[in-house]
Amino acid sequence: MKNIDLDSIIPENDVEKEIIYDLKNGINKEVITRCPPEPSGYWHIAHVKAWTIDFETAKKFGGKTYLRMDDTNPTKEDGEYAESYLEDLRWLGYTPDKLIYASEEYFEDIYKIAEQMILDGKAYVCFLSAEEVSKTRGTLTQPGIESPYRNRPIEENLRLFRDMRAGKFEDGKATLRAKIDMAHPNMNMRDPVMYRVMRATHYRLGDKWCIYPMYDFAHPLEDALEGVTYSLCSMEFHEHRPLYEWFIENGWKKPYPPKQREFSRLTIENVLIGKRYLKQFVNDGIVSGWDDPRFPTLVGVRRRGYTAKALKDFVKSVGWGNVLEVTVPYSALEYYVRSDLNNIATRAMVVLDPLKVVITNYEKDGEEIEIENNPNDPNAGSHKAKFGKVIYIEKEDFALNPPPKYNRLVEGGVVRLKGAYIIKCNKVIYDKNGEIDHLECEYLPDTKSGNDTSGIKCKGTIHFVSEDNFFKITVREFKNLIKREVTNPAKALAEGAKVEDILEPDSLIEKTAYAENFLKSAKVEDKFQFIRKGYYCMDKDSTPDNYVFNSTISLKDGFKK
RNA sequence: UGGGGUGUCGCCAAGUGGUAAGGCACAAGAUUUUGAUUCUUGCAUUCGUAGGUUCAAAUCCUGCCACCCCAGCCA
Repeated sequence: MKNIDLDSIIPENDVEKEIIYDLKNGINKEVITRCPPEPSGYWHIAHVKAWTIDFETAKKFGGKTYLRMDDTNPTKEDGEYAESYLEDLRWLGYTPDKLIYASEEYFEDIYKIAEQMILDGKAYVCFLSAEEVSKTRGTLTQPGIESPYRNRPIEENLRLFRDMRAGKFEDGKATLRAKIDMAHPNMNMRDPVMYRVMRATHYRLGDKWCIYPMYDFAHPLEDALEGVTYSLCSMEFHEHRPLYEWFIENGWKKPYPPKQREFSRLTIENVLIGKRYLKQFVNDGIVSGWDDPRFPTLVGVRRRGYTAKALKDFVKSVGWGNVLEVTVPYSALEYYVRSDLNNIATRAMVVLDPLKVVITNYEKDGEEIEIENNPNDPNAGSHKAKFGKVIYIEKEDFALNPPPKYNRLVEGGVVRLKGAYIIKCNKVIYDKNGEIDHLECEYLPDTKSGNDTSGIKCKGTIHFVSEDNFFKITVREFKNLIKREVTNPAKALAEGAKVEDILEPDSLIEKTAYAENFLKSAKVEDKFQFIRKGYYCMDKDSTPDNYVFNSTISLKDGFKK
């Protein structure tokens, strides 16, 4: 443990207060946390809260964080998922001090502890079926009934447990149960199952074991075995804490036992999380894969252009919490995404919906102009763009019948072209169908950006690309996958809503846009602000002939019509 | 109706006997060659509720109300 001045630490929640107390009073010597994903799906944004709490809490106290794959159920787990966690973690910028596969590292030790507990008369082999166990557990208001196998002699239990391991029982025929109290008001304490017989091929161990420990038994002992001092988990495990402590007390029996402490689970309005549903969306082809940019998975939001910093700042802003689940509006997350991108995204001019403009009084071949890469970052430099006789502006930046306080271009009016000149619109040219074909404008020569001597004031500045300085790109605009009004999609589905009832119909719109040539230097995952429009991120689908950009998030729009 | 938890602004959230921080959202204004950013201002006479103790209560006591979690050989 690094030297940390405990008095200089400002605790931000009750657990940090407790840690300071523990450290000062020798109840614990250091802070070791563990991050225990079960490799049974892809991580999503709400999981970042757990990562962040595990790693940041340890960091704050100069401690360590171990990554432990909690792979005790071979029927649900897969190496693909384990790999993806590792990559997500790297991306987030957290480096575990140890990487452990619980299955490989601890199964043998845990098995031995189980045998010792049998010897101590704390566990017994039970032949009740799952259904019978359920029936005899009692109810919330009534005590359970003790298993007929509960008081079998110790030696026989040991022999039977060894038989379980040796594969002498069929799946589901025998369990090892903790001998606690069938009348306990906490249901978790009514002789919980410690081991079950389960013949399934483990993704790391193959068929080495045919019995697997339950989470409630394995987790506390894994924590203890590797020296974890604070085992931080979400609030639904609060009820399991007495059991966690019971297994530590009866299975571990050594100093500095780990402490389980809980935080609130995070959910975000309008976002569908829940492995089951996400899996279904992938399998049904509703999204292109786990990394679809509309998906709340980490690989998805990463591809969308969200940053690790934004995610971490967001979850930190929500706090530790003390209820089961805290729900925050999506805008709370968006704030941090915009905030980070505003600082790091390179500005570029891209016209998403082009309208041709001819500068009738411009006779030169064109000229260079300069665009700041990031006005909020003096070190970001600038890049060159061009102004010329034919340019394209955004259709919505010209209005025949402008709403009040419209600052952009109107017939007979002026606007500033970002980084170039002020232009005046003289004439609207229509095509055969009566649609606007293009605009005829004049530029005001003494208004060039940086050298404006005209004294002309114009309220609006719009972006543009010139004809000899643009290339076509593909832009993917996203809407939220789930309809706006469905704030709790998982609940809606659980209550019987159909997927199509909650799905936003046009959540992906692909279009062609005109981008300044500067964007040709972009690389996959590079983040840009398309000036006045929003933040975009280059997608991995890009090819040299077709650059693809994902819309990360729009800029805030303060214009009120 | 057993046990465990929680109730402070629309949403998060500090506060633990001395007179309600902060963030998001929202609103108004200023600056701006991005209607962005930035800045400034506003936004709970009141802390689920009813009583009580006290000079003083969101904080202590009592009753009540509401919501959430637990009966997997899931984690």
